Order: sequence, then C-alpha cells, then structure tokens
Amino acid sequence: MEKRINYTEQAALLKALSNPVRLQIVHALLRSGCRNVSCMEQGTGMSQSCISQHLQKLRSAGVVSAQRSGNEVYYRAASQDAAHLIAALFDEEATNYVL
Amino acid sequence: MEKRINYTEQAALLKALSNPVRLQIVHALLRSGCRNVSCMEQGTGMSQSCISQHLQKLRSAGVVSAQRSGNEVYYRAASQDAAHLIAALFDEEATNYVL
DNA sequence: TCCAAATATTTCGATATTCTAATATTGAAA
DNA sequence: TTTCAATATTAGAATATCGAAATATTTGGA
Repeated sequence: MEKRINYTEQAALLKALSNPVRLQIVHALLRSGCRNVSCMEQGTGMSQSCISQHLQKLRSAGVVSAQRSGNEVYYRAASQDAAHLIAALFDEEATNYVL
Repeated sequence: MEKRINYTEQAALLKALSNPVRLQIVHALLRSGCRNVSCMEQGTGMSQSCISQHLQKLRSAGVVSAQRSGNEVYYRAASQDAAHLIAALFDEEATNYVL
C-alpha cells in the first residue's frame, strides 16, 4: 500500500508559512503569545493592515482560526500539520504548543 | 539563554520548498530517486528548462548541490534542515534519507 | 444616537514568481 | 573538428505577492 503524496497541497502549506511575518505570527500563536492583531503589530513592527492581510492568508490556508470577543478578535493556531512542521523547523516540541 | 530565532532565514527555507515541483524534486533526491535533470523531467512532467530553473533556486538556497559527470549533472540533497523539515511534512524518518 | 477602538477590506505601485520558447554551453564520441 | 545529448541561461508574458494608505465595518460605551 503506497503512501499517496500530494505535492501541490503540501507546497501550499509551506507557502502559507513562507513569509517572515506570517511565520512569526503562527509561531507566537503556537507558543500562546499574541492572540489579537494589535499585539501582533507590536511583535512584528508591521502595520495593522499588513497584519490583517497576513492573517487572512493564514485563515484561508486553514492555519489559523478567528473568534470575535467584543471589540477584539482572538486568533488561534488551527492546523496540526502546521504545528508539526513548525516544531521541526524550530526544533521544538509540538506537545508544548497551543492549538 | 534564549534561543535566537531568525524568522527571515527560516521563512526563506520554507519558500525554497514551497513550490510543488521543487518539493517533489527534493523529496525524490532524499529518497534517492531521480538524480539528474532528465529523470526529473519524467517525474514531474515539466520542461527541461523549467526543471533547470527550479534546481537553480534550490542550489542558491543551499538545498541541493550539483556534481558534473560527463554529459550529465548529478544532484544531491545538501541540507540537513531541509531534510528534517520534509521528513516532518511527509511524516517520514529522516534517517532513511540520502544526503 | 454618536463616537471611538479594533479589525477588515480595497486599491495601488513595486517587485517576485512561474512557465515557455529560444538560444547558449559543455563534454563525449564519431 | 563536427555533431549530438544533457544541461544552463536568457527573455518575455501572465500572474502573484507584499506593504502602505485610505476607507469600511463591527462593537461597546457615553
């Protein structure tokens, strides 16, 4: 029974994470750091619009999910695969991650 | 002693692998499959020029290395980090990889 | 209702990516 | 030396990405 590999799909995951800002955002979420946009602005030094656009991409890739609470929107890492990948990338334990 | 994280650098590795053709090429190299361009043409269905250009990118990212032998050029996976990452992506053992 | 805070969306210019087609290079063999 | 097979390079069109600026939306509170 051969393992079926979809390179297009896996490449899409890599692509979603292949930007420094997005990578930092997801990593912070996994380590339970920044959860809303304004915090991510601080962390990355990018504009609100820029962060929001990156979060959009991450959402449509299924890497993060969002939940509104009053004025703010709380983001969470939502992909086991992404977590697994990032753990390997940074040589960390995925079991310490929050998702 | 905090771990120093360079998101730009790690994102660059992800980016180098974030294309289906490049991902398949590197995966095949790691599994000791295709080693020269003409074989990769077969495997991916892409043109010779296209493969060659992707190999260029992979080389400048340090993911593969090349060695000429007569008419042909043999490529090899050259990055432990990339191997580690791809092993996680495909849920395989990096110890089975060739590099 | 009106306003302010937090976030999202749209628009736009600059740059990057990807592929094909055409051409160049390299090495071996006739 | 000519030629062929393998690979590399260049050029160009179509499309995607990125970030800033401006504007829109949503929600809670005065």
